[in-house]
Amino acid sequence: MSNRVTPIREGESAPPQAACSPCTLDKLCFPITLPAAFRTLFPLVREKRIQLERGEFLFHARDQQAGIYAVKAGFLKTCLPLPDGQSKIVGFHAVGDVLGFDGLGGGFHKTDAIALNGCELCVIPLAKFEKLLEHPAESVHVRQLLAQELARVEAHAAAVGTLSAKQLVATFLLDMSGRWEDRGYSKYEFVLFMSRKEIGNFLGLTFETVSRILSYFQVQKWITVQGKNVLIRDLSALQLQLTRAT
Amino acid sequence: MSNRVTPIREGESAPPQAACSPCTLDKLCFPITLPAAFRTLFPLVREKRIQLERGEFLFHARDQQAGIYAVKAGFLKTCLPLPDGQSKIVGFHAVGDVLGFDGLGGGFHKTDAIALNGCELCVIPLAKFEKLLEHPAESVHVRQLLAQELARVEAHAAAVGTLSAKQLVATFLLDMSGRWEDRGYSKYEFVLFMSRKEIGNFLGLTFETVSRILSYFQVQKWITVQGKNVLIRDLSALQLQLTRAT
DNA sequence: TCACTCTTTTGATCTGCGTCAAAGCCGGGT
DNA sequence: ACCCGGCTTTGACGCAGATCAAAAGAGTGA
Repeated sequence: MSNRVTPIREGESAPPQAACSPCTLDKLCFPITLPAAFRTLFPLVREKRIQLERGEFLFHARDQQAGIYAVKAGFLKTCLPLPDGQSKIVGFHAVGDVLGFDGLGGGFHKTDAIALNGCELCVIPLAKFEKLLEHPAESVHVRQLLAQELARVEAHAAAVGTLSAKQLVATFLLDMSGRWEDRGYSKYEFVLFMSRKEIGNFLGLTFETVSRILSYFQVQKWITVQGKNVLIRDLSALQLQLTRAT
Repeated sequence: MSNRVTPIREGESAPPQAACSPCTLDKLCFPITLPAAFRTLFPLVREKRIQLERGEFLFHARDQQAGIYAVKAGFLKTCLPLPDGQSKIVGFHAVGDVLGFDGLGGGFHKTDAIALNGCELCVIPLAKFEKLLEHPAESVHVRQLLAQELARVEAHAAAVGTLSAKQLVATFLLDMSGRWEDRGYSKYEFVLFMSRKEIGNFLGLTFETVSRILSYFQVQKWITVQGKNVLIRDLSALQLQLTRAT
């Protein structure tokens, strides 16, 4: 599934007059308080759309960075290749997330980005991105996104190195819940687009352990799981897991 | 040791005519190819020095961010507070490293920064830092530093969630070795400024395990350890550990 | 619709590392 | 110089989670 070559099919270029403003992701992609004068640049920015099917690569590790990508629909994972040939999932990305920053230090990507289902992405070609950054508000915004991503990964590294398996899975569910809530969906009911194996890879656990713990949470009546569908029945019980010991 | 309050003693302000150029850290702190026109700003930037003793805080988590710091001498750790009251080391920082970026997303620090021995740091107050960023070359450089830090933390998260204890300790030693080599010191002989407990905290292991594995490496004649002094006797044996299974 | 494959669940067993314990070491303060 | 508290080493033991195994879903293509 994940060693397929990338036949990127580009969607039709967005007509220049179609600004990002009508897009519901506007506030996620760019600072809200952008001066009106600068908005004229917007139509030039979102140049192309990319569509990906499940398993296709948005970019490969060691690829020359071609641009910055905003997820318009779908769900992706980014994977860091390891010295032993394995590969480790370092992040999942949903609607409104921005991908490709891992190329900014050095010009080439350090991770693979792979679609977990049908995806549509806005592309900001690197040259346009750099032009954007000439505006201080954009520059600050991008620095903030980078710093927030850094904080997210630090928190994840801390969790993986400290928490028990049950705590990790609880953290994972709460994180997913929060992400969907941020996007205006229910924080109690959502779909896991990744497999148990991918959850395990991300958390540093085996897929058997992930499966067992999801079953355990279900027996405790804290959640209901049916395949990739999750219903959270007792959010605070999950949160309590993080404070208490195993 | 680590709950002392910070009595920051500021060194004398650098005289304005003293630019950063004579400083050997110049190339680490700022891009080498900075236009001459911009160099006039330099004397304004490095405004103060801070000196810290072992155990003192450079900044606390949740502190308002006051500036960006460059390590001129000494060794620090950054620690992320965890929900259960514990705290997790997310990085070690040596001469030439830049600290404080964790405040850029949101304006307040997410980590504690604590000196592991006597430290001297250059301070770039936040206002000056933002002035610096108006220059595109600086802005690009800071983005690169952020992206590189992001890559470092992602690699660490991947390692902590994947590797065995022996592989983690080997990785840690190789990482330290590489850092000292980058700074012009021997990659074979160096001092660990942190305790076994701190190494364990950083790697997600107990200090007993760290101690046992260092002893094991010594029995294999791959290293010699005497307290905090390390001599690497077989670098490639350590590197081999990372490829092979445990 | 049926085969085929991949994913998921659940059980049984094994083991690396954590936990508990005790003794030696080192550094810093008086 | 001495004492004291924290750091380090090493041993014995137990457990959380990995590994091995097998069978039951779930998704896909012909």
